[in-house]
Amino acid sequence: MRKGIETRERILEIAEAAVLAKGFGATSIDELIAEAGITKSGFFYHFKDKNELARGLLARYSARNNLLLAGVFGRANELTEDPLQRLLIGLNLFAEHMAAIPEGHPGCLVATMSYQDRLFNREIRELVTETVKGWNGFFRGMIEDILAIYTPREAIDPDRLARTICCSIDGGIIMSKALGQPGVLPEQMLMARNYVKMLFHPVTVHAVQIEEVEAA
Amino acid sequence: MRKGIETRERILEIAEAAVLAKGFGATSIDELIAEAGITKSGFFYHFKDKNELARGLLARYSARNNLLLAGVFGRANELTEDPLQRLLIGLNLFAEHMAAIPEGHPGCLVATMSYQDRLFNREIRELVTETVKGWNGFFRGMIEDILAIYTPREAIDPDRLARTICCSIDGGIIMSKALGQPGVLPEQMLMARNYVKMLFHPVTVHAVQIEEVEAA
DNA sequence: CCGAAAACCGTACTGGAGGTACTGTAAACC
DNA sequence: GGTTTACAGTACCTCCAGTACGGTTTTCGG
Repeated sequence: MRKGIETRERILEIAEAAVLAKGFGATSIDELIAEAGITKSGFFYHFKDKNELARGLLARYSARNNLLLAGVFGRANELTEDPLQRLLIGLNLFAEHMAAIPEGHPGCLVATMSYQDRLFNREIRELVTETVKGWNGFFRGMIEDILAIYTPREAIDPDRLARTICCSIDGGIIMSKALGQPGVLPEQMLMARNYVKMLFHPVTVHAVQIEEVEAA
Repeated sequence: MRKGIETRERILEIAEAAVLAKGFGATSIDELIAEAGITKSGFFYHFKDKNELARGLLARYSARNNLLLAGVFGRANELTEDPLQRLLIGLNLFAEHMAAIPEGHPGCLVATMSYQDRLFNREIRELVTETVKGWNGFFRGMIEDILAIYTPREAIDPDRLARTICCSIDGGIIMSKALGQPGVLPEQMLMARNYVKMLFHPVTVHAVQIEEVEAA
């Protein structure tokens, strides 16, 4: 029945915002059901315990994130055949997407769950690890495509560079939150982009020129 | 009286580990006093409420961190007069220091508190912001010293680059935690180092050669 | 050594939260 | 129209944050 998954989705939506603002342990079920307009019975109908809620949150977040990644870099793939340009354009689009969020990025669920790993069972923790590995693998794949054609200024490990991109995002989110400046996240994503660019562009080319090439 | 601050320090030590493992909201006072071997009265003698505990944790963490920064980059300053080399050597020492922690970095208190900011009052949140600003300012100062002598490949904002270094650290900590690989943090710190190096070294120089120059 | 402050201990309470357990029931679907 | 879905209602238990307040030991300054 459709009403069921609708309520479930509403709970997850409310829970995600609460978890990102206060942490998982400090998020009470009572608070969630109050905002969702249901009773405790309703909550436990959808999630047998809090760990199941965490699993649902993570699955939802991961799916949404993968969709965003696929959208952004899929779009980049439409615009160019060059694997290097694909990554550079994708990171630009990604950064623009983050800059467009009015209140700034609400936070990375994987990051906050990594900082509260003792609250979860092994299954959830492994899910967190697999999620991050998935992101790294996504970027690593693109970097390997680049390395098949381009020779970098210095020898690089694609895994390492993929992690650098992920670090700039999660680190950027934290800095944005800590400083209260939403602009830091897109800014740092562009720094990671610039890192990639410097590694593969033998000659220094200004960003304006790059943009013209990308637009072509 | 000395015994007082000793107990207080023990509480903070235990609380820090707990907060970094489970989050602030999920850390119970009962658990802290059990491990510290005191009663609830003793706890509330030192901290009138949980917010005061947070303040103590943050102050302690910040002071310890500043000491580490001063030590590492002070040492780098002894080894060279060149501001660029100072930053590069300092980041190397910093990364080595992080790699030397057996279980890996336990976590950044500022990061976890940023992800639970609704649990704290405005004073604590401003303290978090000021702490991060302090780190950024520390790195920005060194970058400005470099810019006074060196011309980078591309125009850079020292503030932005300083944030990149901070992002690589906090992002690296998260990746290390999420992946269960302590080595990711020092690895990513060296990636940030390499970023700085590429920005200021017009000619590509291999890391081995750089190390020889630094050792001289 | 003594008085006073510091550094706790003991106990008792309130309110809220996680979670369990069951019964009941309106609505949807087949 | 019967079964399943999707909840509501009620009651209960345990654990935790926080308050209150009186009592006790330890430490240090004089």
